[in-house]
Amino acid sequence: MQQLLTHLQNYSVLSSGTLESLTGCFEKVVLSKNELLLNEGRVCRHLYFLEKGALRGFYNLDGKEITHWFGFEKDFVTSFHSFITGEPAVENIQLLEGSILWAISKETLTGLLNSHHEVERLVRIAYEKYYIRLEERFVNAQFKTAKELYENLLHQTPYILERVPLGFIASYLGISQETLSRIRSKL
Amino acid sequence: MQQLLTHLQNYSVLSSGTLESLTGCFEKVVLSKNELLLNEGRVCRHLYFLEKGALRGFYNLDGKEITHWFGFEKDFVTSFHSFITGEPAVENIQLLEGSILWAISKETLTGLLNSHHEVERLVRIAYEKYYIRLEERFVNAQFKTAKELYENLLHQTPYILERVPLGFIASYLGISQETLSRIRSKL
DNA sequence: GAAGCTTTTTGACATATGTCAAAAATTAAA
DNA sequence: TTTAATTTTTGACATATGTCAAAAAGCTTC
Repeated sequence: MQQLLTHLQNYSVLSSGTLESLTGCFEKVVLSKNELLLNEGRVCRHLYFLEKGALRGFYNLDGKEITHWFGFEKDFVTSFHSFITGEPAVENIQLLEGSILWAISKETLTGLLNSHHEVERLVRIAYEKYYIRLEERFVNAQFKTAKELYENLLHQTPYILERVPLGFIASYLGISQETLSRIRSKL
Repeated sequence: MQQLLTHLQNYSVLSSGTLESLTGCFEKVVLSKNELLLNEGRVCRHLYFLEKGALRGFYNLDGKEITHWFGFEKDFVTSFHSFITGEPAVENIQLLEGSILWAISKETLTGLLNSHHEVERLVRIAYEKYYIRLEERFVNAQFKTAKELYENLLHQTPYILERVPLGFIASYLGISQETLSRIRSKL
């Protein structure tokens, strides 16, 4: 919990009153490896802060699982599309390791956003950061070769390679597992 | 201007006081076809609302121009990365048609965000929508074939095909112009 | 440590898409 | 209109990456 409160203050300044309000709004969630935090078809009604552990978001395409994002320590995770629109999720969220999360429901968050301008600001700034991060990933994914994508991963987020099976990483990069394996063997 | 104010109220409810404050904060900008709204290397200090016209964001990669987004009526446009971080832009923004825009500077916007919770909310909600839109485009771009991408464009945003040269659309879809041309001839 | 899973690597081959260059077609200018 | 410039299409060919199947390597667990 303390880790979450500390992390939030990286986004913007929070008064002690706001911090106090926040404290009561999150619930601890502990899950073990391979469990699903979210099933496709269900509406995702919570936003999670990942204190410890790792997870992945994936969906099914022509019978294949496509992993399109990972979450690690200090990430906010949810099925954003479902959480924001209230529509059923098209993706699943699965634990890659035993993890500790802090959950806040959409209703609780909405209440905080209404009552605390500071929370509204924090969330706005968080979205800014998540937006430009996604934009960068998008541009890379679309215009770089498989080898370049792997090298970027190796330099920018090497911990992914250490904590996630290769098959998941391949689809995260948008390439086949065999291609990824071959790229690795030639470096 | 009226169009902008009306559009803003699609995101969230605004009091008449807030609307009044907003009115004085935007400046009208009129540009003609092919002009640059932003040059790469410059810091983008404004957010623009596109009232009428069309434009594209592009950057240079190995001597080639990569168009990675388009803006049309009622879009908010800027180099988000540069605008948010204050770093020099890696992209250019060019007018595809003569256009009318409304500009707000980052300082002015920051002032509004601080003084009006309603504006903070509006921007937070705008980011939510832009975020999930980008996420959807990302997933499509990475896991669909060139033909599927073109068909999506044809169904979801046919106006792009009518208003933008094919070469720009090809790089927007992440495929070569020749491939796009061939796909078109076979439908 | 042997047996049984799961994950990763290799091999052979298919194919979608890219590249380069030239020809058509379209649009703008004179 | 005629000419020039730009945009789009076609053709021939190269190549990166995908697919399917099997072998190898790495982990569990009994």
